[in-house]
Amino acid sequence: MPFDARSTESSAALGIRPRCDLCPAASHCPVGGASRDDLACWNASLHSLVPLPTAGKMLFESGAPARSLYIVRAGCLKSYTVDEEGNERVRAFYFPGDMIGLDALGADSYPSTVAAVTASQVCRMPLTEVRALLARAPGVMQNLLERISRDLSTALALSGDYTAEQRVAAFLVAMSQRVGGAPGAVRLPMTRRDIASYLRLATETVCRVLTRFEELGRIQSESKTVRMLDAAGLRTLAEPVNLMPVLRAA
Amino acid sequence: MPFDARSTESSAALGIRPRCDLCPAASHCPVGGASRDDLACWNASLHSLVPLPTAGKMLFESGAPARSLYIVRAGCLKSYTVDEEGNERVRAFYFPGDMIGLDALGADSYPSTVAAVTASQVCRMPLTEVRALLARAPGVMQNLLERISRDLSTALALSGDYTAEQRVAAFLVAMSQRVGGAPGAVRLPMTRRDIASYLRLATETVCRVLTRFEELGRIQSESKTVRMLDAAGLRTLAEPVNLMPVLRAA
DNA sequence: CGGTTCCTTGAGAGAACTCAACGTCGGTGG
DNA sequence: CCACCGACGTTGAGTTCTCTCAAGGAACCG
Repeated sequence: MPFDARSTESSAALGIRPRCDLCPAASHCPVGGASRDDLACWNASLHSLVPLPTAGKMLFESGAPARSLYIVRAGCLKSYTVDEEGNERVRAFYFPGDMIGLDALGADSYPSTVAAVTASQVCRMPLTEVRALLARAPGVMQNLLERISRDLSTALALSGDYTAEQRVAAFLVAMSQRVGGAPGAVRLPMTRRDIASYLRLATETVCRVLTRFEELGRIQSESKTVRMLDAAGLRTLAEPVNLMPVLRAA
Repeated sequence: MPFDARSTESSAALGIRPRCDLCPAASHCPVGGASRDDLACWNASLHSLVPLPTAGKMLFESGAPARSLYIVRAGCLKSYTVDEEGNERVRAFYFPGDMIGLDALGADSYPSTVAAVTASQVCRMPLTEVRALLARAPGVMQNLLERISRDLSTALALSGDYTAEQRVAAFLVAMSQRVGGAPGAVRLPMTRRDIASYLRLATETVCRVLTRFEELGRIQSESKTVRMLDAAGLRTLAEPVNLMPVLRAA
């Protein structure tokens, strides 16, 4: 049963316009880097705050009419498609500041399903307003284009024929840049299965590689948290993959 | 060097403003679907016609400052990156009507090198004018976004872990939709090596798959031309890949 | 007609997958 | 509070697909 964002808007914290100047994700958010005028535009266009209180909750389903663009405010989400055999294919992970639905800008329905990996909050902006905003605020458009370009680069990076070790190393490096927790430690909120699906590997292969990394003293794995003991070595391994180009603070 | 009647036009027309209403690629070109006003905008912005008279000729190199967007008028081009070992990785093929440089819209330098696969002609439009045009003509912007979205989908499609047969079948199907020559026949202007690089396979694997397809009566291969004897079967094989979504006439 | 480059086929090797079993974790209800 | 259940994580054994290495033939061009 598709989860309708609007249906929850009436409850509790919602209905309240999100205030960008109070957002916990401001440092990553496109709004953060916007000029004063652009910021005003964004703020006026942000329609509502959508809560996804539990893991697995869907934001929208593949094929649904594309009506909104979302920005992650807190939590972690994934987009995926499901083939006829029921296999999930994870296409992307989203973290605070990331935009969801960019690939629907040129289409009229979402090409993939998006669901929460952990409890999350996202800001919603109707596509009609996005389009209007693009015409008014060139800075916003530039930001959007940069984000799409980056998504494209990431997709191309993953399409390369790299070894399992290179892929996993690249993933760890990218995640540590993206959600850096304690120095040298990464928290991976998603399951091994999701990671494997994203990297186009078998779950077992991801496990084995992590084990091997640990045996070699490159990492120290403890369920969902990974300490990177040899960050330089991992970076060297990951280098050719070039997954998720360095994100700049807009 | 195979080239058509247009070659005369090219040598004569160098430096002449291209006339979109006379373009051989009009049916695929974004300009073709544009409104009368948008068309006027495009026409005014198109800066020059660039001829790439021989295969291998470079349009621009990876890392060069991104200054222009190009539209293919005739021929076939490829974009690729070169890793530190000197291996080429083909990222895309371009045919008449395709836009080159969309992934540079959000960057300041081209992320890949683009070179002619066969003798080609491309229309050039300075990025400064593109950006100005985007603000003026919403229809053009929508068209651009659609194209970027499609590129993204294609990249994501290729990143899946499909078998060699699925990849090759998907490629044949996509190419037949894209450059449909005689009914049921596809002309593949690029080398096997380029195809393999694009599909992330070894050259030999592409050859073997084509041979197997021929043994099974699915195709009839004759150097660069492939007759598709069992288009339905190929489509079924290719289906999960979903390479290059159906292109719509704008 | 000699020299590349491209295409094709064969044989062997290796990386990742599948199948299978077992340990672990977190939630739920008795 | 603890026992149970299901999902997740880890490890092992065998298989398979694709790659690498090698060589011969075909096409193209100077």
